[in-house]
Amino acid sequence: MDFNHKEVEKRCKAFWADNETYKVSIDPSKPKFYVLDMFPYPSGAGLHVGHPLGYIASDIYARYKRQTGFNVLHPMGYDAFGLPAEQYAIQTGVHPADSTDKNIKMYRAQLDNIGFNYDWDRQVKTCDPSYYKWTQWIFIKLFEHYYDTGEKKAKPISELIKLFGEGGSASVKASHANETDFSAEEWSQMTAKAKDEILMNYRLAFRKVAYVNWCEALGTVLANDEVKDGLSERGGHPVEKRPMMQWALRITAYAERLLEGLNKLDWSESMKTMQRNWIGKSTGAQVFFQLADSDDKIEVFTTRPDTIFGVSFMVLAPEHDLVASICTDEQKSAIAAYVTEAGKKSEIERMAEGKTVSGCFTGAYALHPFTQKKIPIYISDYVLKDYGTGAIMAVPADDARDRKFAEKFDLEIVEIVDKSGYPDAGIGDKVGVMINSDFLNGLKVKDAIKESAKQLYDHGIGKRYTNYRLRDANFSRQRYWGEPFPIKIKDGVSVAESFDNLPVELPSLDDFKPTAEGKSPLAKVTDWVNTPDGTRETDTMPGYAGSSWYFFRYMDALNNQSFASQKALDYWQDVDLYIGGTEHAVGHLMYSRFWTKFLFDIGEVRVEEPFKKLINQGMIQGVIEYIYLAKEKTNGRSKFVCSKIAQQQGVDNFSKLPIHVDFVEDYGSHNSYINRAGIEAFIQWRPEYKDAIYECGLGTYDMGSFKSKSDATDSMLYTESEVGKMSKRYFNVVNPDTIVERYGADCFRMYEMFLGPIEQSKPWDTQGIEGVAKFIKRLWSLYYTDGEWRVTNDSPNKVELKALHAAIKKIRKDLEAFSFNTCISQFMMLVNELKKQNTSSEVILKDLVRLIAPFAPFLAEELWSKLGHEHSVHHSEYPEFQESYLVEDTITYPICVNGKKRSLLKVANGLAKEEIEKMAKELPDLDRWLDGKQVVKIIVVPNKMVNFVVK
RNA sequence: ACCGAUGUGGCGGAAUUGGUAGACGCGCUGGAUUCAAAAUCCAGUUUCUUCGGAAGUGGGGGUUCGAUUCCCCCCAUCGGUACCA
Repeated sequence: MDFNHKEVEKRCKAFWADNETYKVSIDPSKPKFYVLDMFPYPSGAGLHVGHPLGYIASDIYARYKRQTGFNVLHPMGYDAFGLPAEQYAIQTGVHPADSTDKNIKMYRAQLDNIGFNYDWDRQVKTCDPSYYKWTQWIFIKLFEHYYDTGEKKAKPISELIKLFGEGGSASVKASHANETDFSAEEWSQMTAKAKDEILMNYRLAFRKVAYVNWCEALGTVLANDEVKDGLSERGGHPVEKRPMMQWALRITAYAERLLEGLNKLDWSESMKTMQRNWIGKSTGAQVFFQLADSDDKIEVFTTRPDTIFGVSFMVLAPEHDLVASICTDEQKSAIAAYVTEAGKKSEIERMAEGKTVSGCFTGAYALHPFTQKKIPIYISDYVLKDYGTGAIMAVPADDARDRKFAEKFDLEIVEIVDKSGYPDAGIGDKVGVMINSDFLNGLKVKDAIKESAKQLYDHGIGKRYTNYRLRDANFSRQRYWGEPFPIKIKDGVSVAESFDNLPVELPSLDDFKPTAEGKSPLAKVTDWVNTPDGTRETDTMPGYAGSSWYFFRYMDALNNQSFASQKALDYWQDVDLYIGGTEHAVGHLMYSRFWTKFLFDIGEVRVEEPFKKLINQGMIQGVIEYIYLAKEKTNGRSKFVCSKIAQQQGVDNFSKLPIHVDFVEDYGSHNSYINRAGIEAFIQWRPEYKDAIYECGLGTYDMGSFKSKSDATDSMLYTESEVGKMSKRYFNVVNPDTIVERYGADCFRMYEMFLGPIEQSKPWDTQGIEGVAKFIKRLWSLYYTDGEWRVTNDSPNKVELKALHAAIKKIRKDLEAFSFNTCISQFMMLVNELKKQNTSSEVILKDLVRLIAPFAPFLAEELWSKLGHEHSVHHSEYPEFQESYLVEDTITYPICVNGKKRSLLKVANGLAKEEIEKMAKELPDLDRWLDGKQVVKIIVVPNKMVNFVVK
């Protein structure tokens, strides 16, 4: 009997379903282990072979952990709200719920095909009201809490109100925006609306003005990646920044804890560094600059208060609140023009244009806090509104960007640091001695930073301050397909829905276009918006709302009394292993950590960090094949040429057209080409090019016939190969279903792992799978030969035992290190050795089945049952290795001369260093390397090598 | 521009603490088997070579008896940059 993967897969799937093999429940008798995959968004394109890479790795690990005695939670679900479904709805009228459901069904079928061990009873969907009920519930909790900076935790707003009533704003230490001081009495006399506005500055979920990408022509707000060079990607219409009142989450309150929490996590250092840099803690000083002709002050944050005497101008972000009011009449039109231009640029563009400086003078002046000198105030897009205070004191002498700006606008540059003692130091380096700086003169930079901060405080000009780059999270989207906010606005006051009224369900809709004013389509559902106790918020929550806490829901996914029971939270605690891509480095992973800390503060979860260990899987890329199309037509006809011809004639004269990889011979290689059949397939696919000319070195294909230049019979039109994204737009998508159909799920799984380290990106090559397919056949042939079961109860020999136990040792070790590719190599070596030994011993073959079960679950299950077992192999024990089988009798040392291998020496294991040295000296093949040389030293590294150092 | 990662044969990759560079595969070449093909099996496969060797892990420099591994500089590619998910 040959291995028939289709039959075996069918049989195993039924067996697993009947026996609920992967169902998991709380079991205090076993240690828990929670393996989580990143939440997939079910896109209409379905899965390609790159998506399951991380899922296969986590599946293997989860199975391995189960076999080593853990109670393993391994769930899956869908991050089902999102822009693509809404965009599709606008285009086609298909309700996002319907298209999402359809996509989920397709995903599920594809996932099932690969044989994952998910407990599907725990599936969650973020767009399901029974799920988003709890997303809304958490939002209300955020809304009803503030962050106490004294106790360093979230506390109920009711306590804040009490404190305000007793001692006014001064009695409160809390994260907040907009400093407003008031007494207890003033508080008691405020209107409800005024109180609400004050409280908004403290709530962890709050409303504030934020900027959106507004596209007038499309009448809609655009996502950042829908905007290219200040124009909409669709249609190329102008886009501008527009202020809008929106919800935000005060993640900045947690900045310090998010930073500290990283130290305890088993994440890669690079991932932690990215999060640290994103949080961007810097210590320095807050300084106030009085305006020359007004009572207003400009607040700046600087890490270099020591350079205060070098300040010769100030720069505000174009969006800064003061720009409009301070700007003089003469400058109004210039400023307005500059603000408009800056509004068209994205932050990346602003920063990427580091080399070209732009800006505009406001006409206003500030007073230097120490010298009272008038200093001009500019605006420039290199200052960002949301970073720091949106304003800087410019020190052209010791800041590269400020210097460029000063040079361009011919502003004064006051040298304030003498770096002559540090010839290697550049601009901005914190070394040197202060000059031209009044009371700081003669101090070293480090001391000057301290002294200046002290003086600023003593003079009431500023104070020590810690700034974070992290910004509060914008939590509003002007979209339909997202969680509705459980908020009503009555008389200008935001009121949370009572918990009994949750979920606030999305009303049905059939026109998904936004309103003319840029509001969410929900604004059109007037009978939903207008209620007796206020108007509903019509924005919806962003994609990351549902994904910021889903890992807790899996612990008790069907609970309708709470988001998860106390019992489940006590038992499962947190995620032990999370596998996902680095693209989530600072988004999802930061928000999830923030929500978890908040839920911890209010006593809802047991842990402060959600993900103990994190592994980042790389991407599987595709091969993109291009053909060259001449930009100029030949006699009115399109002309394609061979890549070699294009290079000769200059590639600028051609445009590159991605072509379906199936048409290309030897695709992915330097010599990929399309032959006549390929050209004809291409024409069938793109009929608009049926009249085109296809020229290559061998001849020309023209209107159905090939005119050869020599005696060639077929066209060989070279294409250009590139490694890149696997995507519909490049016509290079490989569907896992196709591979599973042909080779089987076990083969597909093992090949994905065999491709390379899980953390690295690598290109997909379908051809390479043959090696794994052969391996599986060879493995199967150890159990069946010509349809005959050949496992016997013969005793294994020494070589077999050594091969097996070496493999067990290596595979266990590599699994713990998430080095799946080397596990597969080890399996291959083991099977090669067992084939050579013609092994039939059950002792060996039984362990091999259990060893490979996590990798090839179908094949293993089948063989396990054939070996006479009733219960699933996936609940069997993982094999242990015995060191005694692995002891080597002899060791072969490489003998090197000056680090180059010149000979080999086989000696008994455990031989003393001196003996090895002595034997090495006597090796005849070393003579030619040692003759006439002086041996300076002989280095013997036990079990490794011997090196002769000669002169 | 900034932050992070990666770079080793024709290709994917291996080398656990600084110790035999190229394990395990793909592909290719030759052979066996076959009417033939597929499949299978065996052998070879970094490059150059005067066949003695020499060079070689993106490029340049350094530390070391010894560097893919550690340090400095540079280049290229990929991910992220706050409304794609």
